[in-house]
Amino acid sequence: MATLAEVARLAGVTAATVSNVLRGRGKVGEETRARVLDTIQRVGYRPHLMARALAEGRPPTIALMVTSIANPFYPEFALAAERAARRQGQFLLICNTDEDPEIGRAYFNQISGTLAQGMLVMNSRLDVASLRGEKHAAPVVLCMWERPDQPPELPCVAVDFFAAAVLATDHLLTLGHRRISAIVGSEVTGIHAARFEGFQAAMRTAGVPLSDSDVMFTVDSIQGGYVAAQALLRAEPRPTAIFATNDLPALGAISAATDMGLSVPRDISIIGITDIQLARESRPALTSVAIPTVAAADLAVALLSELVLFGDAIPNKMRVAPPPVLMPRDTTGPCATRSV
Amino acid sequence: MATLAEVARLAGVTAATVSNVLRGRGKVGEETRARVLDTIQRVGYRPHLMARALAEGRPPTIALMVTSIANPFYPEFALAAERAARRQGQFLLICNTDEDPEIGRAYFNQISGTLAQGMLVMNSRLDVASLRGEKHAAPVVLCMWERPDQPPELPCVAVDFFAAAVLATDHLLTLGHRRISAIVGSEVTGIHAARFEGFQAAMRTAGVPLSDSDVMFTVDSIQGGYVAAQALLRAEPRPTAIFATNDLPALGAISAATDMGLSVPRDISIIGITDIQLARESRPALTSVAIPTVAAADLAVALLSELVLFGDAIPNKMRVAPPPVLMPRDTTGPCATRSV
DNA sequence: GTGAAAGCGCTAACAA
DNA sequence: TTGTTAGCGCTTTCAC
Repeated sequence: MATLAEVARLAGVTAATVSNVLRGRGKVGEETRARVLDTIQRVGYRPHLMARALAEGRPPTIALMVTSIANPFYPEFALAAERAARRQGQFLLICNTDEDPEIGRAYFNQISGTLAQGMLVMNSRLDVASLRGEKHAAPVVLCMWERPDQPPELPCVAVDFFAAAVLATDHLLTLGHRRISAIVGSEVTGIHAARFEGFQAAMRTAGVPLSDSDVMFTVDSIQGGYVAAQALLRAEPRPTAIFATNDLPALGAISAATDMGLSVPRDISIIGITDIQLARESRPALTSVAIPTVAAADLAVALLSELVLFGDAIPNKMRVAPPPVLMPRDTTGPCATRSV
Repeated sequence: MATLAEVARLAGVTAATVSNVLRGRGKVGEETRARVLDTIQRVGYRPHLMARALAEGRPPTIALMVTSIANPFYPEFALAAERAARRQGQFLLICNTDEDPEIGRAYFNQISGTLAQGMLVMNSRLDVASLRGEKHAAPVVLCMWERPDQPPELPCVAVDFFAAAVLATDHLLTLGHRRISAIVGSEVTGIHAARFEGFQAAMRTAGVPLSDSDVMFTVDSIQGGYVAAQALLRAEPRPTAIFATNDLPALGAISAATDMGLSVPRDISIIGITDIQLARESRPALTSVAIPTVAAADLAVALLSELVLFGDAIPNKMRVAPPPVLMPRDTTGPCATRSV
């Protein structure tokens, strides 16, 4: 592969000049520039990104750390992050921690600052806990922080999941539902805590009582939602609506209801949060509260860049993504039993 | 951040020695090694991967080029590829081409050989066409090549999709189905051609006639399958089974059938190919032919490494992944009308 | 405008 | 066993 030096030699100039031409820095004579450009074309020169990174003291890469890129929501975020990175001439490294904090740390130690100029970390309690207090070689941005009102110690992009849950719950309440059960896709104090609190708050505000048996904590998956919904739907009297803290459990709840011979939304309304692609595409299309995934990714990449350029000195280390938006679809409808 | 030189100075040795300690090369005195190790610990030294890459002439990264990481199958492959890469101390770069060949080329030109030591390219006609005949700076491996019997001009990992389709079709035939329609998730000569041929071959072998109206070509998505199935199911007499070249259209077909008041699998059996996570998790669980995703990813990463190390000289540039496996689940059952 | 020179942090012969 | 010496390919002052 042709190098800068070669191009310089062939063009009868010095490496510095070629470099200047390449990046439009410094003054270069029109004729010289043309000759250099021509030579570059001719030999098919391409700058060596690693060498450039070494010289510039900063790699053209940012890393995205997730538990598993195969988890349904992450690819959508990753896609948006990659596009945002690409727009700035950066490349995206994917780091799957496989739920193993050791792997997360290893990734961090290896690439932070040496292969990636910064790290985007998906908001998982594990990661946050292990990152907090660490002295970092390169900036970190927590993505999808769930509480804009409670900034973490690390830079972050916050999405108001509390508001999302309120939006979802109010939608159900507006439709006349009063017996509303909830499926929470994490343990009590887990990552969906803000959403659960939003649900509780909305119910409280509406003056609708809520008992412990109306809530199931489970894993954030279709299966988890399926099982939880089965339990919830066996209650007497049966709930007329189910609020799920995420789309996957909501999707599972639909299956559970259908399998029990219930019609969605006639017998039971179901709503989720996030609005993943699958929510839109599956039948019946899931009513959900859309999280601004793309905007959050953009903000995250931008914030990371700022941190890289200006260091920890920047004033506001939390960016708040646009508010969630209700996406009414086919799984929610007016409460039937109400008119009874 | 501490550098090798600093560590060397503090440990009272030279950089070469520290380097040797770090990589277990050369002979280093026990005492010296201990002192160096200690210093490394003390100052929290971490090797600079970019610098190392420059010196070694090869970056510790491989790139995965896909049209969009958010396409349901890719994340599963990407996860497997990342794990395989990680096992060899490599990092995975994600490149979304967004279906745009220009972006694909740009990625290629920029990072091939300079930021990534090799490229994994998902088998899309576009990419293959544009890569063929190019002089490459770094090795390329085509992933998920669909015809083990027709090796491409580039190194590749092949998965026998023809066999997968035969497996799926035979499953339907064995269940007694004769009126079988097909949903092909690509244009006629597209990426699913081998699967469609497998379907045709199996039908022919079984002596079951097939007319043009029994086949719909559509896009590889739930929606695509939904629409195609609607058309197919309106035929008289109605098919008793649908073969889809991919899981997503198969999932869409289930919804279409259900929406038309048909019961799956009582009224209509549906089978897909790939066995994506969603196929297992959605209800009813989709019968599918599992593609060896993990094995293919492992083979791809291994082949790429070989190409990087030994160049184009290696004898066999095609690796064939293990055969597909039928995964009978809840969407296929015996043909009811047969006993009529 | 263009060139010379000094690195960026690390590896890899080859000496000692 | 350890040190010396060259780079890897590029950027970036600072002279000319």
